[in-house]
Amino acid sequence: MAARTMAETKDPSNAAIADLLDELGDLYELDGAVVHRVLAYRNGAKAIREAPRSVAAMTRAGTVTELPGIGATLEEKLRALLETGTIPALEKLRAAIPAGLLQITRLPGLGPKRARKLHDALGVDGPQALRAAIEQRRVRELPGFGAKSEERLLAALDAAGDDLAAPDRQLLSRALPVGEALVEELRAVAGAGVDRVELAGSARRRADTVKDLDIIATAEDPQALIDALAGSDLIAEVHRSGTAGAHATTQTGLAVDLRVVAPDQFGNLLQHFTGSKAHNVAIREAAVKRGLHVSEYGILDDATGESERFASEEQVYARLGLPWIPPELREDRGELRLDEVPPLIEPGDLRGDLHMHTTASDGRAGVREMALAARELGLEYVAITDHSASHGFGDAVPPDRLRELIAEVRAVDQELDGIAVLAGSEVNIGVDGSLDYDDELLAELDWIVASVHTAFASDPTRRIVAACEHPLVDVIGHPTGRKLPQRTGYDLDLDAVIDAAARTGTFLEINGSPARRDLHDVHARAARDAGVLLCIDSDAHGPDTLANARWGVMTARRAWLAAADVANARPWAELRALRKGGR
DNA sequence: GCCGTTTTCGGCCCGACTGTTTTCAGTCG
Repeated sequence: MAARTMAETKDPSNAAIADLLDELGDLYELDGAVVHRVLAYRNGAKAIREAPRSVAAMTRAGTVTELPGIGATLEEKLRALLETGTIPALEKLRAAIPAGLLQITRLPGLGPKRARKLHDALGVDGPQALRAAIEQRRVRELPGFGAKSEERLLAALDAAGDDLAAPDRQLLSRALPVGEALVEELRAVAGAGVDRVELAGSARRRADTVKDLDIIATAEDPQALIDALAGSDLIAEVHRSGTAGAHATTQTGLAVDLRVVAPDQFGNLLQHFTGSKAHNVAIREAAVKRGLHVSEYGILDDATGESERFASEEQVYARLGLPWIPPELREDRGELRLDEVPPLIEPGDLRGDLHMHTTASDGRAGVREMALAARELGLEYVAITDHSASHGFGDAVPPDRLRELIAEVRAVDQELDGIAVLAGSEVNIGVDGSLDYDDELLAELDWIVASVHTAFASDPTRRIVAACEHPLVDVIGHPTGRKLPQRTGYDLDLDAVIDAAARTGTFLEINGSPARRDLHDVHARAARDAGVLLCIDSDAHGPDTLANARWGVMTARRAWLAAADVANARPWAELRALRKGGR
């Protein structure tokens, strides 16, 4: 790091590189490449997107082929990208294949092969050209297409609007309560002999965002369950239903897939529909080597020719020689090599919350109210950490005001039993890496969160590293600055941030605000592996959002963190002694 | 294009649905 400054060398982020490889895979697919080659690009993209450390740096160091799915060919393409700023094969394919072709593959029933056929035979290069070809009745003349294809494609084009955008994903915080409420309603169906109802899919894995809700159930009377779904106030529309399940849409616009299965294969179905796809593919590939074939219906053993069904997930994993794997870990990130599952943090492990706001800045409640609400949640300590400066959200807290606030916090702390109230601040990291208050005032605080809130483009890495090196900074707040689903975060060298945090004894935050969950899972895991302690905070702006810490716990579990990896899973007396300099 | 507790070559997860076909390729999850 010292040899080069961030301003000179702007490496593409892992996410940006992964996007390019995904695009390359899409274009190769449209170009007619064999499916395994396409998959190789997508696997490579996944490995890079989930790599905790800079893939650009790994490429320069010659270690990038250590990532699973990155071989000599992809390494060469990464080298080209770093040296020339682009990948020759990508440029060539972009020139040969119209961008609109990729768009129309988002229409249901139209994949890469058929899209390519439309292009080659009719010159279709996008949605408008497709519509024109259908209206001229030219599509039905192609082999493999017919009148029905035209009809469906036209309906899909009408429904899709202008841009044929990828389907929206909802924040977990929006999807999960609806999914859990639906599950509760279905479990309560009287007289239907409902045995089990479980939420599966990405919601069960507690992913950042969710595309649809998968619900798996067993019932003696499936129709009663399906009727209950159709009759729920949470459901806006049922599209399809039969004895095996139903497809519906919630009032909040989320697709629901209910599957009703026999009790003896509930475990197989639940495992299958919990995913992730990558986890399932990896399980099946490993199983094949042992002569086993896994599907959602059972596990077929080559040796006996028998297919076994399992009522529980535990049995499914046991048959494969694996411990039951918590859903949050099912992302094909090494969980299949576990002999036993590591302990994961639980929501009840959090003893304190070290990032929250009051009316002193942009919060909606006072110090006392926040402390009481936190005590109600069972917390032992909180830090009041109002924003230091005004930058569009609420009042600034100038030094004199901060002194008043500290006095108020001390008074509330004295007054209240059962919870310790600490004086803190969420201090802005300036463009030059400096903090908003002088050290003398900072030293009066019990807890200091340092965050970037402004000038995201101005070398955030250097500023955050400088904040880590400040002797009074305890934790870096929402380190990457991402906001789901739209903002990807600052252009940050996370290797440098994690190294600085590890070197200086600075904690890194997992911000529990559901649109942040920042650090996110892959990076939180890398930070832990580097010896950094994480803080899970609510960043609450009112009593009602103190519970947001739960989303942070979900991220921590997806990061394989135990309670021991989380600073505020400790009593305050223990944590305060762990801070740098032992203030 | 990747990869090796059978392999440096020949494999690479599984099943349902659809519309088009008279046995299946493509698409989807």
